This record gives sequence, structure tokens and C-alpha cells, in this order.
Amino acid sequence: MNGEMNHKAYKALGDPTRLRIVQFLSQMCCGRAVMNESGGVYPGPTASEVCCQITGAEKITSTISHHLHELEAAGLIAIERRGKQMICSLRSQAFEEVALNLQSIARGDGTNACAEASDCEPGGDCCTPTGEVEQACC
Amino acid sequence: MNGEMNHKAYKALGDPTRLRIVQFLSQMCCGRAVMNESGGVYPGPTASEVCCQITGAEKITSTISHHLHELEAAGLIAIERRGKQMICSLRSQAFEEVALNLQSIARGDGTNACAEASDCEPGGDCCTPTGEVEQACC
DNA sequence: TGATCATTTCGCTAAATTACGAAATGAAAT
DNA sequence: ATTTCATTTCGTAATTTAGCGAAATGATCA
Repeated sequence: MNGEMNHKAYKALGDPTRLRIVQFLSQMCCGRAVMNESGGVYPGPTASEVCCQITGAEKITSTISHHLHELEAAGLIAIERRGKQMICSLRSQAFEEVALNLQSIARGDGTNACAEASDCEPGGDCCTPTGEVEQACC
Repeated sequence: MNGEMNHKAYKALGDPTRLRIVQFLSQMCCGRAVMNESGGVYPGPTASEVCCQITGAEKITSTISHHLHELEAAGLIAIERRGKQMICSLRSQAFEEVALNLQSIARGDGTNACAEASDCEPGGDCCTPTGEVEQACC
């Protein structure tokens, strides 16, 4: 049951400011190989640049710093020190994984389906559609 | 920009109780064609059955009722009156759509990418990796 | 070393969220 | 019509969260 990890990701994305941060990082092609003007790989925007983009502030605010670390704790972005700045990048793989989990929920397959009806705690004995349940749920 | 709709879905899924409700509905095959014991299409569990499964309570609690309507408001489930009970079912399509949005974020394609750098409000003038921005972000 | 810059931590306030029990509503059964 | 059952609404308490400014930390530069 990967529910534990996923609910943190959803919670992190549930804040509109954090969702905008993530969309901005997506636009910046973080986590994918992109060349910058000097021919090197562009590592991603600094925390300050993210903040500017989201709030218009010239310097990073404590609020955006906090949001960035929430996203990091949820496993959705990476934050790495480079000199005195912090470089932010999207953890694309995490998004792919959460997307797969959503599809699994949508399709009722594998990960989210019970092997047995009684797997569904704590009420026990799912009211399954197949009508094979001895004891009704409620 | 579908960000508005999606952030509500993420917020709804960010609560562990609601995520468990959704997983339970997924297991119950809601939204897909499943036969019940009398040969008809199983419509989904009642609100009370959902509550029993999640909390173990014999009757529906106001808390679960509230969570169900939060999920409905986020477009993730459908709730339909049938006699004196409310029947719950997953809106599978909504989950597929949110999953696609996550993949779009992961891959930096279409929906979440700016057509123009200046699309990214309110800071304006993205610090794009291509180095084609006149005015720096911060 | 001292100054400066980018970021984080701290203390706080306001607002939102979760949860619960009691009372109210809606629909069917007697 | 009254009762019964399933669910919702209401009022409220406890907890969490977002946001802000000031002070503290970490790292480079002069």
C-alpha cells in the first residue's frame, strides 16, 4: 500500500502556490537535459528566481522557502546548494509514479485492489459487488 | 490552464481519510460495469457502507458524510440518491485526467509549458534555460 | 576579517481544516 | 400520520496551515 507516500504528494500539490511552483519548474525543464547559454546543462532556477516568478518579490521570502521544502519533503522536487544559492529541480520520476497510482485507482487494477475482500480494514468484509461476502459490511 | 480544477483534486486527495475512501471505491469497481448477485449492474456502495469500511462505525458519521461531499465537489466521485440511501461511485475519468496532468508536469510538455516566457505571471519574463530572456527574473 | 548576499529559522497571527455529537431533514415503511 | 432509517446541517473545539517580518545562519567576496 503506497497510500502513505502518495497522500503527502497530494497534500503538497493541494496548495495553489505550491502547484504553481511545480508548474514553473516543469516549464524550466528541470530534471531534463537542457543546455544553457554557456553550453552546460541548466540545473534549474534558484529559490530566489522561483520566488520572483511566483510572488514578484525581488528576494526569496520565508513563505516560498517553506513551500519549497514542503515539496522537497514530499519527494516532488530536489533542492541542492550551489554556492550561496539553492537550485531547485523537479523530480520527474516522482510525478510519473503518482500519475501511475492515479491511473491504478481509476482502473481499479493491481495496486489498489484487494486480493481478498477482507483486506479492506478496519470494517472487514467488504460489501463486494460479486456477492460472495458472508458477513455484510454494516 | 487547468490548474484551478486540479489543485482542488489534489487537496481532496491530500487527506488520508479521503484517499482511503477513494481507494475503497476503486476496489468496489465503481464506475465500471460490474454485475451484482441479482444480475443487475452494481451501482456502488452506500455512504453508510463506505463509512463502515473506513471507520468501523455502524452508521454513517457526519465526518465521513463531509469527506464524501468534499470528494464530490472536487469532481472525483459521484453521489446519487437511491431511496433513503446515497450511492457512491468513482468518477474514473476525473482520475485519468488528473493523471495526465501529472504526466504533463513530469514531462514538461503541452499543458503546463508556457507558449511565451512572459506567460509566467506575476514575475514576468521567465528565467528560461534557453537564455533568450531580455529582462532577468530577479 | 568584515561585508554582503541567499536562504532559513523563529515568533506570531489569521484562516482553514478535521472531528464530534446533537438536532434537523428527506424518504420510505408501518 | 407516525415511525424509522440514512444522511445532512449546525455549533463548537482542537489542530494544522499559510503568511509575514525580524533575526540568525551559511557561503562567497573584498
